[in-house]
Amino acid sequence: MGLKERRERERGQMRDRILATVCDVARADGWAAVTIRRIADEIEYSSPILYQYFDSKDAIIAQVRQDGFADLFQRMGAVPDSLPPGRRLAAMARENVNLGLVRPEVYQAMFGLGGAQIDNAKYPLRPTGTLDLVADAMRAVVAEGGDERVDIDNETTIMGAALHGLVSLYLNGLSGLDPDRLLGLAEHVAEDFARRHGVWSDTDAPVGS
Amino acid sequence: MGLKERRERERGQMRDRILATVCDVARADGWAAVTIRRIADEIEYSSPILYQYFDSKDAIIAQVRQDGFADLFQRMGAVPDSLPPGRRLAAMARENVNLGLVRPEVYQAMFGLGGAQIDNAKYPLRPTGTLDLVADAMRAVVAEGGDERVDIDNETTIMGAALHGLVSLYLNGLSGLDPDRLLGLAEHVAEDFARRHGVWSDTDAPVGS
DNA sequence: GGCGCTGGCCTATCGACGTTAGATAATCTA
DNA sequence: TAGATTATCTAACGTCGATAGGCCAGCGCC
Repeated sequence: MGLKERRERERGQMRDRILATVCDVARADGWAAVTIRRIADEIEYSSPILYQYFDSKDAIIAQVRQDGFADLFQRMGAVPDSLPPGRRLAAMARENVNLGLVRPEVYQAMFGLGGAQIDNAKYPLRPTGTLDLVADAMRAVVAEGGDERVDIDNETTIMGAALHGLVSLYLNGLSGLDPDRLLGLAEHVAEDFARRHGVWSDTDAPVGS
Repeated sequence: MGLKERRERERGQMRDRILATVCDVARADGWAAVTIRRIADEIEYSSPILYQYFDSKDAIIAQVRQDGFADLFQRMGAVPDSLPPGRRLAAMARENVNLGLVRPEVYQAMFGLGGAQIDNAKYPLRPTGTLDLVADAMRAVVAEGGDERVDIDNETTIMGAALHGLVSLYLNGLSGLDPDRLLGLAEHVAEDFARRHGVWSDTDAPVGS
């Protein structure tokens, strides 16, 4: 009997529907507009129903955050290995910032922006290895350039911080940048690293397309 | 008659007391714990009193934010001109990050972290010129080094983003850094710029006295 | 000195929030 | 078909930000 399976499948569908609705509302009207009652209205159920699928409102946001990190990991992993190391790193930087552009509400949930803060201790984040991807790409750049004295740990932290800072300030309306310049600066950050510690050729095939 | 003056002075003192209490509570228990009733309790008044001094809860947070930017401007302006350009830039970077360490709740209000988000359109931020200070310090570095092709606008944006990203990730518990390494990386970012575009001497007098 | 007014402060209250309890109806098991 | 399980609802609780209306001390004026 596939009864249990059907129940579980429907349960999963309902969870997905809730998560999608939360993102829709957050993107349209901001995280302050994401209330249990509003979400219940949107999916045409009464509000207590949500507690059959999530423990709390924070648990929902925590799930959006976790899914967001998984999404970022996937986008970064999808950057083709075939690119020259510098271009590859730049493409990863671009993906990072691009997530903030195409899914701002998810990015906000991931990094506690826009009033989407949740308790880190209560809903711990499972690591996704995104930073490892960046570190590997950086090592490839450095290997090509032959600079031995680079502290990859420090450099990934700084580059990650620079990219996140760009998006964070952009989403807060504090950077005055438009999306194109934002993406350009993201690549600039990666290219600078490549120029400093590895190899950079302006004649490499461009990233986009 | 100094009556009106006294009234205004007392009003200002009450405003300051409210702002200080808000920061105390936010630092101790997080911005989620900052409620009108809680603040009223702490200052031993009834809650509606707060609306005699601020239009709304958001107006209070907006004031904390504005004061925070003024504080940052002052801290950066206090970096002595006498330092060599590279050291000066590094000291500014350090001050930026240090604000996030010594006044995390203010930093959160400034950049919409920790659930302290406020509506930018409703409570617009008056610019404080902090970025100009950084730009000037950068120009001094570049002038010394003689590199003409540096886009100061881009570089201040990137450096500002890197520093902010470091603090943002740190305050979110996403960086795994301790305060000392955080400050070290902040200086590292500035030193990298100096090494790249200007002059850096490891024998310069260290920043921290 | 007594009267009216202003301003500071209070209690009571509103609608919306997250969340829980308890009842009802639909569905599955045996 | 009887009993158990599940899905869903309405009603409610305590807390939130914010408002309304009343009380009362201190001030200016006659």
